[in-house]
Amino acid sequence: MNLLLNEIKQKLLEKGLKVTPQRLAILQALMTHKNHPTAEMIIEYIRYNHPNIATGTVYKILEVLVEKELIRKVQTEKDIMRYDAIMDKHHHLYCSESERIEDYVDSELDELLEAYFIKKGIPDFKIEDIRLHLNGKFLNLE
Amino acid sequence: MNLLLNEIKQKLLEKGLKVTPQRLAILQALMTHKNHPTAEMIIEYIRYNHPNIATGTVYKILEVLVEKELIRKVQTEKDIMRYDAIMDKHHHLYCSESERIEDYVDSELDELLEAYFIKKGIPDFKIEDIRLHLNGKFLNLE
DNA sequence: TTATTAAAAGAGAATGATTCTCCAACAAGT
DNA sequence: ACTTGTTGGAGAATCATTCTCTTTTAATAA
Repeated sequence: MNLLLNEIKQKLLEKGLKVTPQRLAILQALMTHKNHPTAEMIIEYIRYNHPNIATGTVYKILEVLVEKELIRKVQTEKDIMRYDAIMDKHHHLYCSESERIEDYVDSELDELLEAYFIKKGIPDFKIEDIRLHLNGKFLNLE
Repeated sequence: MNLLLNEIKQKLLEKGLKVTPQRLAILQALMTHKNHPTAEMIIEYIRYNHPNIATGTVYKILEVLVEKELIRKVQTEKDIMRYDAIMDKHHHLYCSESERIEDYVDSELDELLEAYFIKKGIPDFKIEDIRLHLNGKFLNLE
């Protein structure tokens, strides 16, 4: 049993979820592929080892994982949902020419923003979380 | 003919779009209601004066308006799209307990961010636009 | 003002991601 | 191993959105 799977098991148990092969596979797929995949992409990947997993099951599991805060939905302008297993604070780089979305981690920026809003504040709004959407072009090939 | 409608006509003509009652109604609805409505909400509102407008027409017009940059899609975690007619640079406040989304304009913040990224830069990424998603709770009633 | 024509709207079917239902299988504690 | 509530499978159902095809209309020119 590899280390990642044990880690995932642990996460599931901590949230009071039963450990099942399907859940392990989906979380493992999401933690391995950091490209913010769609449900479709996850299904395709998982079917290599789990040929019989039902699409409805995948959607249901993704929903549960989002609810339990083990993964996140990624906001896009498309009606196809994408998912993210990185739960540490980070922002996203959105390609304006493709569907590519990359993580952007910058604790200096986070501190800057936090300080800014502590000083400035927003009337009648209590900030819980700040996420930047940086739209632009990637200069390297994926 | 009221001022807003003339203004909207102008916008359409500038983009090379024919001026139709349906397009006027949709843009007028979006410019009047700044709540980032769904297509469904726009249809419901418009039908008061345009009982016969087809839903397909509304979707088609919204698509054209997005393409011509007269309106924007608002990113959410739902698979129901929402639209925004405010094209000036602004950010969004997302309510963590409801579907409410409010605009947040802050040119001081924009300058701060611009300066930060000019200084810092992101490897292999050319920023075109920076949008903040501020998640939290509204302390007033809508 | 009317004629012309490409663009746009209408109606309703089609699509496709996601959700739901209902039953069988299974994980986890006894 | 046994029991039970939870979870997965299969496929139908849903519903926002898109597509197709036809009719209407806005904008231009005669």
